[in-house]
Amino acid sequence: MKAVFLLGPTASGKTSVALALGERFPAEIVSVDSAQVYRGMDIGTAKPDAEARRRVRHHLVDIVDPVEAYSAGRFRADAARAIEEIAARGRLPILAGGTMLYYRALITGLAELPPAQPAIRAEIERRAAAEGWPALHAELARVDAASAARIEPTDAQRIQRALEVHLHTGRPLSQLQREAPGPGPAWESLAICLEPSDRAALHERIAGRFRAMLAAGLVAELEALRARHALHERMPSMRTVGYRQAWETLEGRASAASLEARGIAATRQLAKRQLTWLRATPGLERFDALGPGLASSVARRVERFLAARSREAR
RNA sequence: GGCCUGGUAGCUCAGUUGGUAGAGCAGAGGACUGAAAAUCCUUGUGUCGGUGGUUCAAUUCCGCCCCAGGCCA
Repeated sequence: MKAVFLLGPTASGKTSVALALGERFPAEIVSVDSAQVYRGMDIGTAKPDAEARRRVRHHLVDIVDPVEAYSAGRFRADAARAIEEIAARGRLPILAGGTMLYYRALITGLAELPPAQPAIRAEIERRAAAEGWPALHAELARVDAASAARIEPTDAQRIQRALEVHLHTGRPLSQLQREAPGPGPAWESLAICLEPSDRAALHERIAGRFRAMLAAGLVAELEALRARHALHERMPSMRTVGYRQAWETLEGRASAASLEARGIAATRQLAKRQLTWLRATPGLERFDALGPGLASSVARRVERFLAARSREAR
C-alpha cells in the first residue's frame, strides 16, 4: 500500500498541487491540518471550496464543531482509518497539510498517553494562578525530572500536560514516552515538501491571501460563528491564525485598522515555525514551491513512485 | 514668510543632568508526543536628520540648513 504526503508552510500552494494530483491520479485527499477540521471556519483556514471537494474527495475537513477540541491523537486514528479505506477502494491517499505534529504522529506514532483531562487541567490552572508556573515546574521536577529538564519553567502548556499525565496515570510522562515507541507506518510513502526558495515572495503571498480573506468576510464569518456557538477565545479553534486576531478586534482589544497587519504577521510566524519543522524533518523530497511547473513536476515524481515495484510493506 | 513641536533599530517610541543608546512590535534562528494555525527559547551597531561651533569628549549644549506635522500671517 502506498501513500503520498504533501507538506509545506501555509500559502505554499499545497491545496492546488494536491488538487492537481487528485485529478490526475485515482486519488483522495486527506487533510493534515489542525484548523480545517472545524466546521464553519472556511475563509480563515483557506479550506478547499465546494467545487474542489466535488472534483476530488476530501477527508478530515469539517469533522468537528469549533466548540470541540480536536487533537493529534484523534488525527492519528482518523487519518490511519482514512488511509486504509482509500487504499481499500484501490485509490491513492494523498495526505496534504502543514500541521507537522500530525504528520509526525502518523509517521513515528504517539506514545500511549491519556487524552486531555479537562478537570485536571482546570485544577492545575487554578494552582498556577495562585502559585505561578515556576512553582508547578518545580513540582514537575520532583515527580518527573526528565520532563522538567526538557520543559522551560515558562512553558505553561507543556508543564500542564506533563503534570496532567502524571496525576492521571500516576506515572511520569517521560517514562510513558520512552516505553511506547509506536508502530511504524504500514504503508510505503513518498513525502514531498513544498519549500519556498524566497522568503520575501512567500511573505507577499501571505499578505495577499490574508487581505483576500478579510475582503471575503472573515470577520463576518467569525461573528456568525459566535452567534451560533458558545465559543470562548481559549478554545483551540479560536486560537487559530486570523480568527484570534479578529476576535481581539471584535472584543475591542485591538483596532480594526490593525487587524490586517496583525493577521499577516501571525501568518508569517506560523509559516516560519512550519519551515523550522520541515528543515528538521528527515526523508522529505523538496520542491521549490515558487518554481514554475510545480504541479506537473510533483505529478511526474508521484508517477515514478507509483510505477516503482512495491516493496511489500508488511 | 513667522512661531511651535518633532526628526534615535524595518515600525512606534524611551533615553543619555555631555562619556557614541534601549524597550515593545516586526524580522531571523531553534525547540516541539492528545491545545500544535498551540506553547516556549535565543537574537538589537543604529552616520541618534545634515552641517558648523563650544568642549579632552556632542546623539545630548549653541548656530545655520533640510524634512514632517501644527498654529499664525
